[in-house]
Amino acid sequence: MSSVARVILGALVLGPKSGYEIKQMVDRSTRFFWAASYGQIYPELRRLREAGLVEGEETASGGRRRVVFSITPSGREALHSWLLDPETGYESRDEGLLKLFFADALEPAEALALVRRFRAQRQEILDRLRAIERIIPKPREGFRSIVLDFGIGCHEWQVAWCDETERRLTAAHELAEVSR
Amino acid sequence: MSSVARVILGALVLGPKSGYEIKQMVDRSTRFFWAASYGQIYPELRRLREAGLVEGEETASGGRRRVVFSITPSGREALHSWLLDPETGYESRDEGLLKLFFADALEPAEALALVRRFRAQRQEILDRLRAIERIIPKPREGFRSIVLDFGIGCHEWQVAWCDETERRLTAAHELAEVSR
DNA sequence: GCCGTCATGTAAGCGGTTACATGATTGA
DNA sequence: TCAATCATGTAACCGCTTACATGACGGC
Repeated sequence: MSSVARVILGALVLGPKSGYEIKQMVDRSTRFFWAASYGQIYPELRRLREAGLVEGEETASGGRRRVVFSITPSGREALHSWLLDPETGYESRDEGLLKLFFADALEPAEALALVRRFRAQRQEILDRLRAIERIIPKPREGFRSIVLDFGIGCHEWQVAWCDETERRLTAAHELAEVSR
Repeated sequence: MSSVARVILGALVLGPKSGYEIKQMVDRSTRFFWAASYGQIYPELRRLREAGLVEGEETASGGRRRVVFSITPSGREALHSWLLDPETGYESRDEGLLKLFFADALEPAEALALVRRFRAQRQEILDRLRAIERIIPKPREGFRSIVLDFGIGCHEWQVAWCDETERRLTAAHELAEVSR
């Protein structure tokens, strides 16, 4: 099962959706740890339909055609067996960390600016996650809220780490200034 | 400048290396936030050489040929301008989080197992990062140690979050058992 | 009338992985 | 002598992004 298929089946288990709606949901939620584009979603939806994992119902409202997909029992089964499969990938491509890793090649002031930009990036994501949290009705339950909680907490930790690192770097920098 | 080029130039600024050695260094360090394969490194090394960003010296020791690359002044410049460029990407593809996100489709006991596997995965990375930390001589300085510190701290936070989440889930589960 | 959103798709191209091919050297 | 490691590369393939194409509907 392809990676898009997982996202699609996962989205459909929460209720029937069109390809467009799936993309919207992904952009509002899983995008933070798993993105998907139209170029993946539509062809995969077709393949999943042919494989019998989803069903599509043409619901043209007026002249506008629209296909709403539902997950089938075998689709649920496929999702379930993926969820239980212990083999789980984890790869990150974090350009901010890569820059930080090579920051010894910079002047202290430039490196400090790098840390600040890194912080700003995490803060921005944190803000967006908090905005999502605000629109979720209480009481918050279920794993979607749990994952949101993870995202918020993890990014809070990262912002705090940046602050601490910045503090240490400025202290070291000032020390060097004085001894000059 | 391609993403592999950044890794290569960053590796070479720490000292001349062969393609093989670059790959080794990547696998031991940046792999955690930026991987690179031979299929990327060798062709890119050639392009960088043609562009004048690196220099290659044939140092055949015995019958074994070996090309050691060094970064040139224009290579340093390119690396520097990339480091200062505020445009910095950040994307993660975390299958563990994706599974957790859809875990409402599982039985409570299955979901709990999922959280435990998620924890184990983070713990494994944490162990590997700590192993790296142990072999780094003290005093630890420079941004490579700072980034390692980030990785360790971030994964510690994640493991702790898993423990807390597991605790909450078992508590809720037991409550449901009792009320049955 | 036009802009924004809803809605469905396709094609080109890129970045990256995987598998394979080759061969020398070292040490058990 | 045989396995592991050193060392350099290539070719096929795959997943994904980007850009593009099309067109209906609703509101200003």
